[in-house]
Amino acid sequence: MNEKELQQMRHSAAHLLAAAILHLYPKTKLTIGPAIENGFYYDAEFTDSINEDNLPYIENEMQKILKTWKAFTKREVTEKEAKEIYKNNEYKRELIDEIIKRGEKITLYKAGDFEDLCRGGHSENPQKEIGAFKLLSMAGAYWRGSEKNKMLTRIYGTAFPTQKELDEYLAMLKEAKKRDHRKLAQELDLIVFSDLVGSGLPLYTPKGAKLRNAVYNFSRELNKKIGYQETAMPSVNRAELFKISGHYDKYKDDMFEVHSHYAKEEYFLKPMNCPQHCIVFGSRGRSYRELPMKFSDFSVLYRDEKPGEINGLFRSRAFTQDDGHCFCTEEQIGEEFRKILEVVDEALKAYGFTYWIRLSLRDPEYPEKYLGDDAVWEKAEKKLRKIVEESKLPYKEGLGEAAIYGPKLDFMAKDSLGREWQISTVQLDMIMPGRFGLTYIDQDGTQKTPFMIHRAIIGSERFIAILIEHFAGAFPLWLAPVQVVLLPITDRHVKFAEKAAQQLQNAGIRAETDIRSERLQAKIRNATLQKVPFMGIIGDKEIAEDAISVRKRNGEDLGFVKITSFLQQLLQDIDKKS
RNA sequence: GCCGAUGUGGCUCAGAGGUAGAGCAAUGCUUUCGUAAAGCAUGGGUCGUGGGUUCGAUUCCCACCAUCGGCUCCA
Repeated sequence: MNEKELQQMRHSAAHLLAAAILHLYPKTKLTIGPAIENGFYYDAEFTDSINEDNLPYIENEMQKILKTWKAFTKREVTEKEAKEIYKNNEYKRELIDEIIKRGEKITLYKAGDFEDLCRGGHSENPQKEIGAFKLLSMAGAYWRGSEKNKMLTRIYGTAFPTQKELDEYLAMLKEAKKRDHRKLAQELDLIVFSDLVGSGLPLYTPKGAKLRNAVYNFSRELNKKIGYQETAMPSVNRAELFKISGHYDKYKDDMFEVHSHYAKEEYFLKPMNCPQHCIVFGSRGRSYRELPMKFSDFSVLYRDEKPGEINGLFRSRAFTQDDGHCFCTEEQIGEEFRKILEVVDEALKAYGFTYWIRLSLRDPEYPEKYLGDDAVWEKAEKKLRKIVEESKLPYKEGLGEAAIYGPKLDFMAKDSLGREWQISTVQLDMIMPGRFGLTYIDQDGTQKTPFMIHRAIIGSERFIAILIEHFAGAFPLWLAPVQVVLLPITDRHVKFAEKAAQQLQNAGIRAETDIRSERLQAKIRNATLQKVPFMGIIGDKEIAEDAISVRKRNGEDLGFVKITSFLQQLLQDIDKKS
C-alpha cells in the first residue's frame, strides 16, 4: 500500500467511524473527518455525553459495519438538494457554502447505509483494505480550529493495512509513553514540579542540573568556537524596552508583569534576550572594525503561557535558551550563517540526531504579520536560500514560518523514535537594530545600521526534554548526571571506594558511591535502573590491585580495570562525546 | 483560555457516606553478603485547597489550584 492508498484507507476509516457514531448516537451532528499523519479523526457535536469508555463500543460497531462496506458510490447533488439533506446540520451547510464559493461540485459518497458530504479519495473496497484499526482517544476541538467557534468532540483513531503494522504502531506509542520525559525526569530525579512554586516552573535537582550544565557547557564551547561572548542580564526590565522592540504590542499578554512598590511604571520579566543585547551593542560608539560583534546569553526567560499549553519541559513558563545575537554588516551575513550552520551540525551530530532545514519564509498573503518592506524581505529571503543551497544540506521551504522581523532557517531533527522536533534556529533580522537606533561607523566615516542575526544552537530548554525521550534516560557518558557509581561489596571496601571516587572526581568525573548496607545485587539493580553508564565493583581482589571491576548499564562486563586506566578511558570517551 | 478526564503517605496504586490500607522508598536493628531486589521492626496521610449538603464526608454538590489527553497559541 503506497502513501496515497494509506491516506485513502484512513479517510475511509473516518467515514466508518462517522457511520458508527450515527448508528449509536443518532442525534449527533457530524462535521469533518480527515486522514492525518498517523491515522484519522472525526469531529462531531454530540448530544449524548460520551467519554473514552465508549470508544470500544464505537469500535465494535465499526467492525460490524465494515463487513457491509464493499465499495463507495458517488453521487452529485445540487446546492438545494445538499442543503435539504443537511437541513439539521449547520456545519455541513457551512461546508456546502464554501464548496459553492470555490465553484466546485457537491458530491456525496456512500458506503453501506451511510452517506457523507465528501470530495472523495477513498479505498476501492474498504472491507478488504481497512485491515486493522483502533480508536485511540477523545478530545475537544474547535469547529474549524477557531477559538471563537463551538467546541466539538473529536475522536482519534488509527488504521493500518495489517494487524501487524497496527501492533507495531501501538508499540511505538507505548514506547513513547514509557519515555515520557515527565515520568523519566521524576524517576531519575532530574526535575521537580511543585504546586507551591507554580505551574510550568521546573526545579532542577542536583542531578538535573548536572545534565543541564553538560548540555549548556557544550553550547558554550561551540559559541566560543565561532566568537560569541557570553553576557549576563537581569530578568526584570522596564516596559519601555519592549515597547521599542515591538514585543510589548504583540506579546504583552504573554509576558509576566512585575510591580515595583516605588516606581509607578510597568516592568516585565524578559521573554527573550534580544532587546538587551541591542542595548549592549548600542551602549557605545561602534566601529566597522568591531563587526561582527557576537553575544551569547543563558539567562532564564519567562513567558506567561496559557494554562492548557503547559506541558512539562516541552512548554514551561520559565526556561533558558542557548541564545545568541550577531551584529554584522550585510556582507558578513553569509559567513556568519555558515559558521552557525557548522556548529549546529556539530551539536546535532553529537546528540545523535539527523536533521533537515526548513527555510522559513513569509506568507505573502498575510503581509500584516511582518515588519519591513517587500524589497528588503525579498533580498533577505534570496540570501538565505543561497546560503542553504550552498550548504548542500537537505532543506524544504516553509511558507508563513518566518519570524516577524525576518526569514530564518529552522533545524528539524529526527529523534530515536522517528519523531521530528524543531530545534536550532538562525534568524535574520532587518528590523530591530533600526528600532533601537543601532549604528556603527563604517570605513568611509558614515553611520550605518547593522544587521542582526538571532540564533540558538539547541534552542530552548525544551531540548532537555527531547534528550530525555531521545535517549530514554540512558544518556551517553558525556551527558550522564552520574557517570560512574562505585559499589563496595562489604563495609570493609567502603573506604577504598570513597578514595577511588575522590580520585575520579578530582579528574572531573561525575562519580558517586553506593555505601548502603545492601547486597551487591541490589546496588547493581539500583544503578541500572538509574541508568548510570558505568558501575565499579570493589571487593578484596580489586583493592589488592588498585582496580575496579567494571560493569556497563546494559549488563556488559568489562572485567578488572586499573583505576588509572579506567579514568583515562573515561576522559577519552567524554572528550569524544561517545 | 476552551472541551474532557484525573488529584488518597516521597513513588505506584487499592478502598469506601461513619473519621484510611498495600508494595516500593525512608529510618532503626540484624546481615558483610561478588554482577538486576537479604530479613525483621518502626515512622509517615487533616484522602489537592476552600466552601456547601448531611447527625456524620476523604467518599455527594460548587468554586479554586494542579496534573493528563486534545484544541487554540508559541517572539
